[in-house]
Amino acid sequence: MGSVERKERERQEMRQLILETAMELFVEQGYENVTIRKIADKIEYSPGTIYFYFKDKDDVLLALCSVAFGEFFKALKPMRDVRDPMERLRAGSRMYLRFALEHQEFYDLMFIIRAPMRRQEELRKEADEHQEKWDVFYGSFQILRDTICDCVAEGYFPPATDIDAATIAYWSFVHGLASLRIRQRLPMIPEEGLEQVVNRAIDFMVSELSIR
Amino acid sequence: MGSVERKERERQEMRQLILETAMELFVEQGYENVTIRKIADKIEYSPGTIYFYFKDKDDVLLALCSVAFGEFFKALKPMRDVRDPMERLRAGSRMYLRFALEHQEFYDLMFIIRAPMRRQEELRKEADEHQEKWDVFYGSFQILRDTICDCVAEGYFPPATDIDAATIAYWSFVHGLASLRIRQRLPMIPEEGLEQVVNRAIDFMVSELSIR
DNA sequence: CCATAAAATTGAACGTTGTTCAAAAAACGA
DNA sequence: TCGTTTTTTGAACAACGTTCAATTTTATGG
Repeated sequence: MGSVERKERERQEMRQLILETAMELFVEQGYENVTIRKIADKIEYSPGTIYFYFKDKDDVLLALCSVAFGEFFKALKPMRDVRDPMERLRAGSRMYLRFALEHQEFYDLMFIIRAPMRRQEELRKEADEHQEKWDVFYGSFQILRDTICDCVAEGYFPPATDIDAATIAYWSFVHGLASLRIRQRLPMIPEEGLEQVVNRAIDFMVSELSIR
Repeated sequence: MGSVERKERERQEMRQLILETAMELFVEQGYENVTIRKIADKIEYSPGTIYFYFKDKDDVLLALCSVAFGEFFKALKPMRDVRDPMERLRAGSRMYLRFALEHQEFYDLMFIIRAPMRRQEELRKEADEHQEKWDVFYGSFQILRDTICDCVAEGYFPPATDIDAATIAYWSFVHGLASLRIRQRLPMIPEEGLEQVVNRAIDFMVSELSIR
């Protein structure tokens, strides 16, 4: 009988149910209010059951992180339609910032909070197979890297540019903007002028980085 | 009698004792292990006493944050000795990164964690006097802003540069680098090559930003 | 010096949290 | 149907931030 496959499928469905429920709590109540007990309550199981499907809370958060990266990738994809790579960089930055602000909880999970990476570190040690799951991570990184490549190809950056260094540099810039905004570390700019200053910061970067 | 001043002094000394103890725990055990109870244990008082001197845990963390900003400022000050503003930017970035990596817990507190800003927000509403305390924050920001100004003055950036936007742009870049490293969000770079890539990212920024 | 008022400290208690685990229940295979 | 395995339960544990009535310590004025 194929009941072993069905068992596996049911197991995955239960994992899925837990994750979806956790995600709902996440979106409507924020990271700090996502609790094993609340998840259990919402799916009408007891707290202990969660631990039959996930090793611990970090494990749940890591799984949520994968989902978030999927959304992130979808939000960034449209930037590839912009022909000019420098304009693509500008457009991509805006999309990145919009996503980060509109999905702060996802952004927290993906780039700020410790928890998911703790679990990820463990998994990297014990299972090579798990690496592929992080394609969602590398995928978004690759879009940016390709853009930087094109910038070199079209003469915006010098031919000798270190692609990886430049990619990380630009990504750091955008992530810095996003995380400083989300964590309210730009108190010198009044809230109402913030969006404009952020946009001007992007414009500064784009125009000053390219060879004039 | 001047016993009212002495009372006030003793109160400040107790606050100081709590903060110093919290800072020790912070440095040796990390943020997540700093606990009201552990602080109380270490100074041999009961947990409730902390609440006589601080409103809540966020209040303790905000006070620690001020201390951390003091250290941060001290670590950045030497950059002002570098004449050429573009080289100053490069040197400052290196100092920033070094501080962030060597004092990750401080960096968390100052720029990443939510807690201290929650409290700061409250205080901003009820007491204007409190603002000055954030000079430590603005002080470090000012060093960077001055450098950007000098970059414009010496022709590295165009005269029409929006100083605030440029300052925030560069700060975002450096903070992005620091926080991605600290929170281990650069998995595509193996640990042993990380420092070099980070340095190359700084070099890329500095050299590509300046008018050639 | 002593009684009274004020300030400081205590520690038990409350409601959380993540996590464990023996026991119970449900599903399964023969 | 019966024994085995898988799944679920919910009480229990330790730790957390926080509160607060009760207590101890300190200061004050007659």
